[in-house]
Amino acid sequence: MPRSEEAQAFFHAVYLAVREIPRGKVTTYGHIAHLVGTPQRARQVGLCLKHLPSDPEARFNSDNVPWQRVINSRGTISPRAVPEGTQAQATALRGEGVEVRTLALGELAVDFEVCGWFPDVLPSGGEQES
DNA sequence: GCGGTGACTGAGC
DNA sequence: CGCTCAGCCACCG
Repeated sequence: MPRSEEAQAFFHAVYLAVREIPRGKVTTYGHIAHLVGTPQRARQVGLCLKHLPSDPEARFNSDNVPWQRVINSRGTISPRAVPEGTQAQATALRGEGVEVRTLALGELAVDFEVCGWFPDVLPSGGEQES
């Protein structure tokens, strides 16, 4: 048990919330933070996805959590330390039918009017216990 | 164990 | 419209 119990619960909640984003739709880090009850922690939501395991054995990993459906509040894919990672997200989104426009400055944008997903509460009822 | 570093955001200039 | 600033807090050196 690495992290504190509370931190673990937060990570868990974030992953479950991200899993509820429908295929072909996108939402923001801030909205996920809002859905899990901590609207001020959008940044930590980003951390959760950044540290999402690639290990197939892990309960939550980059295969079973649609991390690509989370973008920033401006409607663009947040730039990474590694540029390839940003492109990978665009590719993953296009792969599920999301139109990703490339702006002049190299920014990758998605239209919230077309595929934004911003429910007030999680469709599953908000809670998930294991 | 301390301090810099972010896949963030809304407010304020 | 664009830049800074202050909260945020797990991670990693």
